[in-house]
This record gives sequence, C-alpha cells and structure tokens, in this order.
Amino acid sequence: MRIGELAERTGVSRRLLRYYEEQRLITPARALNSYREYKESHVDIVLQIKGLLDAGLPTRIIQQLLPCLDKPQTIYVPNVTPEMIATLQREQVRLAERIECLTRNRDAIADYLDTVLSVRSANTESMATS
Amino acid sequence: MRIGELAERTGVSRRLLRYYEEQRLITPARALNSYREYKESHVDIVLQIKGLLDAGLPTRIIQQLLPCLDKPQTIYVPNVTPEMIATLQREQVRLAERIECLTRNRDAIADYLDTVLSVRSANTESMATS
DNA sequence: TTGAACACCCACATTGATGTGAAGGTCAAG
DNA sequence: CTTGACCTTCACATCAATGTGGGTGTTCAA
Repeated sequence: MRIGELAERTGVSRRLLRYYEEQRLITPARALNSYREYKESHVDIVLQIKGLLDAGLPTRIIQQLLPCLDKPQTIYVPNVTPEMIATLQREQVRLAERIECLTRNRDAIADYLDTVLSVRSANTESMATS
Repeated sequence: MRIGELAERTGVSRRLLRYYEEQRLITPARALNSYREYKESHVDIVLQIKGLLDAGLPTRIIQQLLPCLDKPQTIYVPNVTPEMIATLQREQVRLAERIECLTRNRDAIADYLDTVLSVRSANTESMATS
C-alpha cells in the first residue's frame, strides 16, 4: 500500500511516516515511480512505534527495540552482540520504571476518583433526604 | 531548602525546577531576598513530576494530575468540577493505554532476551563438548 | 488531454523540554 | 572589603517530534 493509505489506517500523518523512515524505524520498498510501498505488516509496526513514542521513548531507542518486537522472532539466533543484549536489558529496566510510575499514578487517580465520587453521591443523597 | 539542594537531591537541574514553576507544577515560597524556598515535600513532588514527564506526559496534563496525587488527600471534598472529573477519567484511560503498551513491549523484550540467552548458552555448551 | 488526487523532496516553522550563559543581587567566610 | 558560592531574571540555543507548504512528477478517470 502507499503512504496515504497507511497514514489513514494508522492515524499517523504522511509527514511522520517519512520521518520514521528517516529515523530508520521502517524501510518501505520503492515502486518504479519511487513511491513508497508498504506491506500489510507495517500497519502494526507503525502503531507500535506510535505507542512507544507516545509513551516517551525516543526514536533512537525504539529503533533498537523494534527488531525484537515482531511476532515471528526471525532474528533471535544470528549475531546478537553483547552490547545489544546489554542495551535491551537496560531499556527493559527503564520500561519497568516507567510502568511502575504510571501504574502508581493511575491507581492514585482511581483512589481519588473513588473518594470524590463516593462523597459526591453521599452529598446527593443527603440533599435528597433533606 | 533552596533550589541548589533540591536540584541535587532530585537530580533535576535548577533550570528545570524553575521551568516546572513557570508551568505551575510547583510553587515554592520566596525568602526575603527573593530566593526560592522549597519544603521537604517538594522532593517527592519533583520526583513525581520527573517520572511523569519521563513517561511522556506533558506538563499541561501533569498539572491537572498533581492535585490528586499527594498522600493526605486534602482536596477531595471541595469544589471538584465535573469537567475536572471528566478530565481525570480521560487521563486515567490514557495512562492505562500507555501502561498496556509499555507492558506489552517489556514482555516482548523479556521473551526475546530469554530466547536469545537460552540459545546462546546452548551454543556455549555444544562448543564446550565439541 | 486535462484536472484532481496522490506522490515525491525540500525547507522552514513550531512546540515542549532542556542547556547555557550573561549581568547582576545576597551572603558568609577570610 | 573582597572573594566565592550561591541566588535572581532574561534571553538565546538546541533537540526531537511534528506541522505546513511550495514546486514538481505520476496516476487515473472524466
């Protein structure tokens, strides 16, 4: 598919799709007319990228993560450098930290909303009975 | 405490502490000489801010979350507008999405590392026995 | 065959989070 | 009283992610 369709299906602008390519996150084939030709699988990959960017990861890191994120893990055996492994382990830790932080805050918000909403409904009741 | 100490204790630069203030995330008192005066509690708050920023939340949103994130929930009862509640609920959803995305990827990395490391150790063994 | 819709590339603009440095005020210790 | 280590404000710089638009080529359908 071409860039327009991919943009539409992922909600990611054409501009950004080209940017991702420039950052070596995706590498679409080129048609004879030099149009980019995306594969079906790029839809998921782009959504993946979008999610990670949205979660605060820079393209530099995402680029390193992507190779190990596709379902049929094609690339496990060949030359995985120790530095690559170390990088992944480091990023794994940082992901865990992020997750923990976000979870903590999500829970805090939940607590807060629970409290507010319960107080609020109590107030409504007392007003109804007064 | 003054800005230098807070910077040191949180690992957040003075520049950024001033920036957070400009964005209304923190509001330190001022000494007679116009020096900023931070309270002990600001250490945790700043760490909180740092974590959320790092997780991809913009200051605009963090500003809205902060009021409901301090432990002794002082502000639950008074005028919580319905819009505020709606905002929080929306952000809660977005946090959950981020968490899910990050968790998925952390797990994928874990799987990948497991695979790579096990293959790798198998190779080592076979080489040892050859 | 022309016009609309899409693609290309390029370049400049913006926004948010940061760094850096200048010009100056405060204060404690030598 | 000066020096050094703080602090102040202000302004300009940078970097990454993203928007916008111009100028041009391609495709397709009327």
